[in-house]
Amino acid sequence: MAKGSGLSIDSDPFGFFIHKPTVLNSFQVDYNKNNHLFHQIKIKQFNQFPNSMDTPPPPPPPTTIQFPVNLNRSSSPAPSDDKRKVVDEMDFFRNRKTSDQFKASDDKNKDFNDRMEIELKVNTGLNLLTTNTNSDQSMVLDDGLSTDADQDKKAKNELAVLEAEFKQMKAENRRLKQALNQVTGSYNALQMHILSLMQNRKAENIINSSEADIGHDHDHDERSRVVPRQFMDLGPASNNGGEADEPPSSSEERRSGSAGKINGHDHVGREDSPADRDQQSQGNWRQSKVPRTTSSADQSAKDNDQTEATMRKARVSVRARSEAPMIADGCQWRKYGQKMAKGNPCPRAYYRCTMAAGCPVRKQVQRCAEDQTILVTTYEGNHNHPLPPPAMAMASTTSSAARMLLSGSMSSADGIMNPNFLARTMLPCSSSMATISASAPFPTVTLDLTHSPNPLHLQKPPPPPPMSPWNPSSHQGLLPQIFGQALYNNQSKFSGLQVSNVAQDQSMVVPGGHVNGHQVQMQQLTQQGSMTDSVTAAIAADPNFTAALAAAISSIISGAHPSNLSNNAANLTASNNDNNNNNGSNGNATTSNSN
DNA sequence: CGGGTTTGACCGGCGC
DNA sequence: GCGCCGGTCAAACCCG
Repeated sequence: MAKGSGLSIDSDPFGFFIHKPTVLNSFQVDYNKNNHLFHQIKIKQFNQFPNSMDTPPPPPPPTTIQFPVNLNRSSSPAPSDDKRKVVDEMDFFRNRKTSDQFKASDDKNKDFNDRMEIELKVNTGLNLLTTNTNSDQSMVLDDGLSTDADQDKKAKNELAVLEAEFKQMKAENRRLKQALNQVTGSYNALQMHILSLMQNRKAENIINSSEADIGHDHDHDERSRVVPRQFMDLGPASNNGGEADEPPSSSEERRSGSAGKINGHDHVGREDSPADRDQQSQGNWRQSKVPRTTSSADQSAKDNDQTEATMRKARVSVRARSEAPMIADGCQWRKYGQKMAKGNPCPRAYYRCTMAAGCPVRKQVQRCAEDQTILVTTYEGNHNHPLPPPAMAMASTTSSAARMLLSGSMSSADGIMNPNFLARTMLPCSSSMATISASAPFPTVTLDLTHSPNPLHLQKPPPPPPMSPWNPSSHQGLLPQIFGQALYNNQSKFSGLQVSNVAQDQSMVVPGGHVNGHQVQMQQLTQQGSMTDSVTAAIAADPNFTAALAAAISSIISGAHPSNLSNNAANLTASNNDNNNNNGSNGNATTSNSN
């Protein structure tokens, strides 16, 4: 607001300064010919009265302004003006004394006031003459002689004003650029958030149906219970006795020494680094403290450690077109490093989340080598602090993607982190949107938004839905059916993916890929049109989704003001959190998806 | 002056 | 063991 005030005043589109402005200079100003100077003066005036919108300053005298303050200042020498000394404060104080003497008489007081007024006026005129600079004097006194000097001064003023205007234009251009970048980034975040919402909604349905239909499959059932619990624990588990259980980022884990022993007490290596100390002091990431309530009694502690280590290494990469140095995801980041990566002329920047002390979330930003308009942002870790709704959009999406990735890889019985595991998943209505790569060193899911379809790009008005597809009480809703149909057929082949929200959506089409060693048939969805219709219907039917959408859009429009959106987001999270164990904690922002 | 950025140094993993 | 590479640190610097 404050940043843009100068611009709005400068342009003055509403004519707030349509009145003749105050002229601080004593020389005449041609308002028609000196528009730049006019603007400058207006800005100065506005700065003097920051609340001038409400209480505009009174219209000044036409050409000159009086300086009564000079009446009290005898220190300013006016050698050329003897009269001024006489009329100056000497007279003023002498008259005050006399006014005291004449206190009893109102008439004489009135005479004194009149005298003062007269003297003020008189003195003002003299003061203007004596305190002006030479150049100003020349403009006033030497009115007829104002020649080249005057022209030069005007030119100089004009030049200065032009420079100021140029700077302002540059600043405005910068602001507009930032706004555009923010809108672009927010658009991407919103897009991903919508995807996440859709995915989580469908996941809810799938889980329920799978438990009912495939529940007899003991192995599958066990996975479906174990894996989601683990990934629900990805968050800081602030509900867990008030002790945040944020898993450290992969880097933290690497720095802590032996992989997989982070839940123990044998932190080795560079654990004395400030970041580690911060995290330890905050008691973060101790995922092992989450009580085990599942039926995975056969899972050894070793497996658990392995799982945790893998989770910490999970990364979510987002590809989006952006001219900005990094996409606006709503979080606050601090750059802590930059490296030239091999095979890419563009440097890779390393950022750390600074929204909370000790937040383990980090991200890497690098432009694509092939297409430098594509910005690749890789997220790692989970936030251990509340997130504003604008940040929750991206965080929940990336978290969902991470859970998908981890659930798909870790639940695999035939090899965690299989380097050959590569599942290329596609949205039914688009080209490739998500790529899951669990290849070493880090399992990474890439969300490609560079040529992504707009989920809200609706092809035709939808027919009124027979029932709300998003209604939690109606798990046989339209959209979950559509989402789930293809997946359901392959569900048994996606070992572990049945609890992965994103995977359930985006891995419906796996072109001949091997997922966890199982051959997955390529399956083309024929309900593409139905899906877009269903999305539309869902938006119209479900108030939570609509609220979330409105909140996200509002966040973009309002410049991401969290206070306006927290309610919507909180309601959305709370109302849709019933199928995971995130408990809707704000600290679980990255893992508590707004289903 | 505090917070963010820059940038060279450093560390650990990995392959040869 | 050595070099490469990714990732991080931290002092210097910048900026509002």
